[in-house]
Formats: sequence, C-alpha cells, structure tokens
Amino acid sequence: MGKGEETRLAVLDEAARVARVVGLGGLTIGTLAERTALSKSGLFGHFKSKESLQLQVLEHARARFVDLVVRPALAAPRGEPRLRVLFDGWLRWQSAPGGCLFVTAAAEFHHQSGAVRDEVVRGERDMLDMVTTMFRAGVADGAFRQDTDPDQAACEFNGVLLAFHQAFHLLEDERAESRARRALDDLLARVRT
Amino acid sequence: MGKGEETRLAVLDEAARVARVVGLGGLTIGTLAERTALSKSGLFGHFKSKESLQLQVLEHARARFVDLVVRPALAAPRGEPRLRVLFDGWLRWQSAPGGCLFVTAAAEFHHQSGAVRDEVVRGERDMLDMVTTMFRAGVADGAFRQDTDPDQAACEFNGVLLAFHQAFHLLEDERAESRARRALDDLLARVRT
DNA sequence: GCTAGAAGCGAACGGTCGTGCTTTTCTAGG
DNA sequence: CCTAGAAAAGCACGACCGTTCGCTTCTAGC
Repeated sequence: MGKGEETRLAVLDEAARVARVVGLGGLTIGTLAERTALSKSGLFGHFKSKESLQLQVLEHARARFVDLVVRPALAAPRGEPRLRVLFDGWLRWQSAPGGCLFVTAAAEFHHQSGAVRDEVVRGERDMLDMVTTMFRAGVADGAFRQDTDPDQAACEFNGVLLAFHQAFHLLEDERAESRARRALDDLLARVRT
Repeated sequence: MGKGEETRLAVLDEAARVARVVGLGGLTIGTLAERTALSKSGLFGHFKSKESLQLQVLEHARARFVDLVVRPALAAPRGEPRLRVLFDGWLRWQSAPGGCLFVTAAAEFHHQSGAVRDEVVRGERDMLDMVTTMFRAGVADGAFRQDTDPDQAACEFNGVLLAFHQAFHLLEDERAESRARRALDDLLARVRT
C-alpha cells in the first residue's frame, strides 16, 4: 500500500468518526485537514470534490460494516441464530461513539437528491433485503411460521434498531439495550413455529 | 396580532418547511429571507440569533403537533382507541412533504450539545412519556394485559413510527404505511387482554 | 392626522466554505 | 544515488455564512 492510499484511508477513518456526529453534510475540508495534520489542499488532492469524499466515506463505512457485522452473522447457522448474531453485531455497531453513520445519513438525505442520497438509499435497501432474506430462509427451513411475512418482519427488525439508536444516543436511556433485546425476543417468538 | 408577530409566524412556518428537508442546522438566514420576501437583516431582527430561530422553529412545530395529533387523540376514549387515533394522526404528520421535523432534528443533534439539542431531547421525552401513559391507562382499565410493560410498548410504538418514516421518505416504499399499520395491530394484539 | 416606536432595508464586517493554481517536499523504482 | 512522479503545502479566489449598524418606512394609539 503506497503512501497516498495510506493517508487516504486515515482521512476516511477520521471523516467517518466526525460525520457520525455532524453528518456527512456537516463534514468540512478544513476541520478534517486539522484533525489529520494535513493542509486543506493536501487533503483535498486525494478527493476531487467534497461529494466524492462523502461517497468514499460511505463506501468505507459500508466495508467496515460488512466485516464487523454481516460476516460474523453469515458464519452462524441460518434462521434464528443468524438473526441473533446479526442483531448483536448491529447493536454494537450502533453503540459506537457518535452513533451510526447510516442512521445519521439516512435522516440527513431523506429528501436531498443527489449521488450521496442515491448511495445512502442503496445501502439501506441492501441491509433491509439482507434481513428479509434471513427471515425468508427461516420460513423455508420450517423454523419460522409459514404465514410469516419476511418483509414485515424485516421492517419491524429495522424499527427496533432505530428506536434503540434514538433511545441510546439522543435520550441516553440506559435501558435502551435491554428493551431492544426484549423487542427482538418478542419478534422472534411471534414468527417461531 | 400585530404586524411583527404576523411575519414572525410566517417565517417560522416557512422555516419549518425548509428545515424538514435540510435540517435545523441547514437552515440559512439568507435563503429563508428570500423565501419569505424579506431582507436578511429584516428577518434577522425578529430573532436575535440563529440558535434562537432554531429554538422557535421547534417550539412552533411542537404547538402544531399538539393541535394536529395530540389533541384529537385525547378526545378519543382511553386505551386502544386513543392509541389508534394518536397513531393515525402521527402517521399523517410524518407523511408531510419533507418528512417530520422532530425525526430529522433528533438524528441531527443526537451528539451535538447545546440548547437546541436539549430542546429536541425534551420534546422527544415528552412524546414518549405520553405514549407510555396511554399504555399504562389501558393496563389500569383492564383493557391491556396486567403484565404489559408500558415503557417497552411505547418504545416499540416509537420504533414502528421511525421505521415508517425511513421507509416512506428515504426508500419511497409504497407499502410503508400498510406495514406500519400491521405492526401497530400486532403490538396492540399482544397487549390486549 | 401626528408622532413615537416598531418593522424593515442596505451595506458592510470578519470568518469560513469548497476549490483552483503553483511550488516545494517526499517516495519509490531503476 | 538519481530522478520522475506522487504527495503535500502555500496561497488566493469568489461565494456565502451570521451578525451589526445606521437609516428609512410603516403602523398603531392618541
């Protein structure tokens, strides 16, 4: 890995940390340059525009999410175990300092068209599709009730995570996690045969 | 109502419309002045600072939410009917063009301390408390199961709304509303005696 | 209808934004 | 070790930000 790629990744790491707090739109070339001990123009050279920086931050976070959350889940047995491992990892991911970049970006860009929004939508769709697939697999295996609607279940799964994120970060509610786990237990109990 | 108060309210209306899309931090005195046919300084005179404007926008939206969503609910019979009217109104509120200001602001300020964050937290807490109270009333009336945890139920109620907001605005999923209604039906069926 | 005070305007401020240029410094392959 | 090209710095730009100030215009109570 050359020098350029090395600093590019360092910048993306720091950018993700900052963006979790202030959003992708709140990112600033100047402050980001300070925090990475670079000059504005030196940093800017790695990304040809701010929008490109935002897109790369998203892509970078996405890769980390797959490593830290998705892959461990795929290593677990299909159906309920896999969904539980996914949920665990996801909770840990969302509990990171500053919150979850995807949740922040989703709210920020829900009505601001452009390439960044498109990328946020694509990511969110992919995640929801993955959850839907996991529920569907459980139904196919006979572990979940035959009349389970996988889309509905995935949607409620997402709702539990969003409520957790808000309770944990905004309201600083220390019972947020236990309530999220209980909500998932209920959801799984409802679809289990 | 004097002339000043009249234009102040007109500005707050427009500001709320804009902030639903770009967030409270994305609000700009300049663009807001354009959209209300005022000069920057003329508009600024009504609010002594941008932070004060943001706070007043929140307060304004809060009052409208009480009028449009909370009051109709309080007019319905306690327990399930009241929760259903509340949910209906809340869905309509969240379906407004640009989304729900509270959801946007909650994500924006979840880790940015200051007076605006404090106000957002207060509002969100109040709303959740209200929902909790409604579930508790149902338990007290014997309409809901005695072992219902009102806080847990309110939290899941919130999750359904947040998932709806994301599905409706970001993903533009036309089945968002029907899934939200079904999730509420399930939630109410679980607590009903 | 007069007039004091409210409401609004125009211009300017220091600051920061994203983004180009030119120049210097570093890095890695021969 | 040399050197071509990458990486980073320095500087400047036009635009827009929130805010201030002094001035004009309007409004409402007498």
